[in-house]
Amino acid sequence: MKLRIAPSPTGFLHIGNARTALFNWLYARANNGTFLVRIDDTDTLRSSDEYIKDIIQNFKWLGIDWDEGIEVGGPHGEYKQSLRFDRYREIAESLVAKDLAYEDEGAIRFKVPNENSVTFEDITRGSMKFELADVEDFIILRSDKSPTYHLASTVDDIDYEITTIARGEDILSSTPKHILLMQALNADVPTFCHLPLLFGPDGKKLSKRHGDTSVNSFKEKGLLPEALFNYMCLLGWAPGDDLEIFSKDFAIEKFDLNKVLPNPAIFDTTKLLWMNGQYIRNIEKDDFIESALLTIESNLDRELFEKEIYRLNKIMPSVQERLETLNDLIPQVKFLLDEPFYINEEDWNSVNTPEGQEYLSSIREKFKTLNEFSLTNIENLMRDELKAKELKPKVGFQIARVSITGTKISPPLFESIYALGKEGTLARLAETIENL
RNA sequence: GGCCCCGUCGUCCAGAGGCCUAGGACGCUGGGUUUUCAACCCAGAAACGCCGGUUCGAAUCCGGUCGGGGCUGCCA
Repeated sequence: MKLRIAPSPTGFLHIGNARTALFNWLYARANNGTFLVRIDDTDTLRSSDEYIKDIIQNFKWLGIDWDEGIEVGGPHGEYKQSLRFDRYREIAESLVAKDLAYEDEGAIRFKVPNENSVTFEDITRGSMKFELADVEDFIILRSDKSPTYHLASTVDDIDYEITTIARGEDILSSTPKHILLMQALNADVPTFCHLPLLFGPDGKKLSKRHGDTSVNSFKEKGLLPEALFNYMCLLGWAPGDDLEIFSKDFAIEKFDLNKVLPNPAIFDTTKLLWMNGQYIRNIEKDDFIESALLTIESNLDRELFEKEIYRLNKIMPSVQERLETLNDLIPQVKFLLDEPFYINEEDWNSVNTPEGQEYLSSIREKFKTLNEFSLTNIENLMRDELKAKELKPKVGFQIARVSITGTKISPPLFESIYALGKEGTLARLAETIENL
């Protein structure tokens, strides 16, 4: 069994293509088959090396690898259609010679018989039948001698011995043309599978009009490749038992093209975001810290200082529990960075009370003489002082939170103070008290 | 217009004639926990597009209808 994905490098890899690649990959891996990636760049004007690079890079990022094709090589050259124009031209001319195609204003059209019909079994759609009277003679070689998609794709699928073609439903109506070509070339017709399309929230084919749907954009939003992989699996397929979060190996073990739904799925990022949060929480603590620090550095566009890393390390376990994407990090940990510090005025006004101010002053004094600035000591000190002043937790803790983190929304208070350290905490308290 | 595909909660999926007073997840609403925000726990609202037929029995099979979508390029 041999499957393929044949992206056209006319744009960055988008989520629809990634999902088609994923299903092909899963099916190949599930059946010990071969997975091939080739580049369908017959549209030389719109194709670019930048896009080829992007496609390769993002397949890898998602954990999709291939056994044959672009970059990894194989018995058929470089797996780029732009390098095989001679081959396609030769085929087109041979078809003309056999009277199966003819010239038309410089281009070559395939001669479609007016009678009969083409039938085939589609894995997701069952028996398909197209009347040939509805199929026009289609161009296989343009007047500039470059091949059209129909020719190049079909010739490649034959030459590379593809056994199962799983592609988007948008090409379903072109399939009779491809089968006709294969028969004209005396090739075996592979098994077809037309996967449901991915729609945008408006119920139309996912495209640029739905905003940036490139895999890149999700990477930049701080999504984990594992989460995106998992989420894409669920668009048109489920492994059973209502299981939704699962590993790559589990997906491979359970995957079957026969079980893919025929109806289109709307790509809605809400659940993807939730799933990403689940994955973030499941990362090993140390691995999380490592990627968190990298993300912060890239968002800050600078390297972190030793002291910052020291502080961040302390807060990370708490932060890991409250992230949806890696990009949500900065607002949570900003108060620990050597960056300009501001107190949100609105937040401050909503927590500022005379009792609260007194509380701030007294914990400041107590902190000054606290020898071991440990988490438990901090908590005990702050709770004791609350009791001594007979204040509700909210009154004392919220004003302390705003004073120290700058906002009402932050990681847990004691952890935040502990992470900031004694000096930092005293400085923040001093600053707010003096500005009262 | 023509050809084709599709139709279960707002969304993703379960359901392959009786297990369905239709299940899970996200989201939403209410509650619990709580110093904030999350996380977590509990509860709730929420769907078989419609009409016929087959059958003792249909979300499941058939027909029609309506609705949505795709293709209809010397793009793929």
